[in-house]
Amino acid sequence: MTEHSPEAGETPERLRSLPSRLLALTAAQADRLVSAGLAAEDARKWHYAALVSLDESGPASQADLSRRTGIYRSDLVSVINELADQGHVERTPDPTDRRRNVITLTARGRKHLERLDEVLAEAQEELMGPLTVAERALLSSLLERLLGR
Amino acid sequence: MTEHSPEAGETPERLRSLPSRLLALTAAQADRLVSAGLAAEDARKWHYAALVSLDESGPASQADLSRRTGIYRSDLVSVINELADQGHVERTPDPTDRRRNVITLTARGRKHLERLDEVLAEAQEELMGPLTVAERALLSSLLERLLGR
DNA sequence: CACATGTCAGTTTCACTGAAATAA
DNA sequence: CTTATTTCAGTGCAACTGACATGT
Repeated sequence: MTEHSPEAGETPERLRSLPSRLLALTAAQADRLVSAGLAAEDARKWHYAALVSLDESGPASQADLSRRTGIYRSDLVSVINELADQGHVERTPDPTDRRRNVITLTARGRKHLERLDEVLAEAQEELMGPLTVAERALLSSLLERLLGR
Repeated sequence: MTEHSPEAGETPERLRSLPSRLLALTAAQADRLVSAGLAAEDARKWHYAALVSLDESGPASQADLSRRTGIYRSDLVSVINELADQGHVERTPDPTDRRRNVITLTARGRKHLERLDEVLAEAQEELMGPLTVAERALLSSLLERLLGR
């Protein structure tokens, strides 16, 4: 959902208080913040996810990365293409299984990721700004419980 | 964001705890619940929004409805088409301004809306199930504050 | 004249599918 | 022969844009 006019007249009461709608609106706001931050660094969510996964779990095949990040194997191709073009990862054939590519984070990529971590932190800060630190933790735990964890 | 495998391997730590991501995931879950409920009644979010607006603020032109609900006025056309086909609203020319249609909720539409209200309530219940009543209120107020209200 | 309304046709974005080529 | 991996081409949907006819 997107709600084209930021302050659109008078939203009906029944919609205003709907939890599912509040979630949609806050998620949209979060997404704008994050996407804008990443875009300023020439990146998008999936690029960040792939880099993080490589950083945390080490080199991986594309299929592995797909499973770890939730990016479709088909869409991963272009994400890796772009990351490789930017010199952030290297795509080399796997000698032990010639179907596979091994995707490796480069030094440049690690540096880039550090920058993206900052950008992400700033976005979270901007998003959660209105809340105290305790409230932020509370919000996160409530959301996690909705997700059943 | 959609995250194709519900339990996809091991999501990187840095992603797991990201508030923006928690919001995206919970919002997606909320959306699935709501959309499924509405679909069972042959409706979608915009249909509900339009009906609610008509119920709360009375008959309106399409442009009015667009402003009230946030539906693009171009997309509203098909929403009203469908609601009219289903007999839930009536589209009549406005005698005082011949550019306009006046959209009116029918008795049938009001009945339908009551059913949708139930469906929505059930979806919210399912969504918020893991939380106590107090926690639900807390969550809503935290989200509202993120939205700056 | 500028502006509002309803409508339609079209683009864009993104999640998602299908299938082919290669290899295990 | 079945299955996994990479890749590409393409679908489906929802948000969004542009433009036009009509009317104020």
